[in-house]
Amino acid sequence: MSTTNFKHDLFTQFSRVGKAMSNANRLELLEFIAQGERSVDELSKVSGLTVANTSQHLQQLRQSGLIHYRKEGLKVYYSLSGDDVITLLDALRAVAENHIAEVEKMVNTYLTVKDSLEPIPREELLERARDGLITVLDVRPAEEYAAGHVPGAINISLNELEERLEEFDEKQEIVAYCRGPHCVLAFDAVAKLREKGLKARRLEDGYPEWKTAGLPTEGSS
Amino acid sequence: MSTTNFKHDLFTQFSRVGKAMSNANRLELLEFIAQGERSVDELSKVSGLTVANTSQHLQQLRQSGLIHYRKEGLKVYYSLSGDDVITLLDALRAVAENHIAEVEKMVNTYLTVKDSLEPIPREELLERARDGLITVLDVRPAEEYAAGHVPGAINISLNELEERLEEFDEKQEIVAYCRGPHCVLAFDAVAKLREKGLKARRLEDGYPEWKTAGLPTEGSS
DNA sequence: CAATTATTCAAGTGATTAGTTGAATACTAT
DNA sequence: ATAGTATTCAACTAATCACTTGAATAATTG
Repeated sequence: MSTTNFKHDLFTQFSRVGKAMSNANRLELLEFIAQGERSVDELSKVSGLTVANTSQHLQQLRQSGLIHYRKEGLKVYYSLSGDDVITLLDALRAVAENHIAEVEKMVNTYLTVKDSLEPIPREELLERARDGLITVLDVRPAEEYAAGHVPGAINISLNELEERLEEFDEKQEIVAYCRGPHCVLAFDAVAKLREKGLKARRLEDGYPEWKTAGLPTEGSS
Repeated sequence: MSTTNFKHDLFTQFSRVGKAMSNANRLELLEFIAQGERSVDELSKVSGLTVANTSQHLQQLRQSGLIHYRKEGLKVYYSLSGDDVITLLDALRAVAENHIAEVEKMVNTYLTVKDSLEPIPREELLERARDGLITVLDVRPAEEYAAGHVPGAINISLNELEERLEEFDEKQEIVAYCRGPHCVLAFDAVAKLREKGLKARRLEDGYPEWKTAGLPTEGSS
């Protein structure tokens, strides 16, 4: 039993986690699961993968320790196995953003001028929401909102936004958030609101990070 | 240009980083590079891979943004592209340790009774070293020590340890560290020192984490 | 300018991976 | 029981991966 073998075996175990994150579809599934517990067919629908394929990816994620599952009646529900997984995903994102030139380019070009959508940090949001200075907007689908959200946030999905503009107080700044730091829903919402002459900004990251930071939440989760 | 395509492209970029970490040999190379700049043939020797194979892995790591390279004369030197990579590696380790049962089992069985080797946190080490209460022992190879180490640490590699026991003050506790939280050198050193009746403990993690935490270092790096 | 050294490139092999399709299992409701 | 639903399993294909081998680039030295 050489020391080198032990080391290599340990790295082999670590590499299982890396392998789980080596596929775009699995990362997308992870982002959905990070919002809260999800069943296989929910995940299949939202990711656009076949059910069988989704199931297989989920099993890989499970074997690498990233997610847990719970069976209830007919359905199987998957959830993150811990907050350290969110930390890991954010670290992955950070490295990609800082060191892969293409990512920065993509984020900048697609999300129009990044600076004009300057995000607001979590703590600042909490403080100013407490003072009643801002309206917090959750642009995720209703089910994700129901499973848990930032206290006091109102839920309007992106396609409803246009019709429900009169619900906003024109004098108040709106802060939008969705699934994660790169979730386009929040970017699109901010762009749309600004188009209509409202003051809007984006939360620096998404609901999973908010929850992981230990900040208060509201909802059934 | 649909929003979904953007999202998928972004995840595809993130998955490149995951893929880079999906192989045990690449993770091992990363741990070596985390100690400081290394040339291809140093890495080849220390990892036991052929030079061509090592070179190919290094290029994958480079393309995924994890490492940088610098050419100087005949040699090409690789180094981590930032401290966020160490954060990422530690997050990966943490997830594997917390959620893959086999990892915990391996660590516990190989490294004998884990509790009896209770590690000392970084801040505590710094404080007590300042007060002159402990001897800090760096068990990494001399070259790694030379590239940077914890202030005041003495460098004795594992195979020299036996012969140089008289250098230690029997009344002082010894704190050993090496490359990372799971680097076996520090475990082995502690075991050996205790065998000889000396008081020895292990630093909670390794040199890269120490450096990343912004704590003072000594040496040419 | 030839010989040496460090690294990379290119081509090939066997193993693994993502995805499809269709059948098998497991639970629920009638 | 029977039919229906949610999930997983099994078999297959095309693509990708790790690794080897041998040749091709560069930079350095005599």
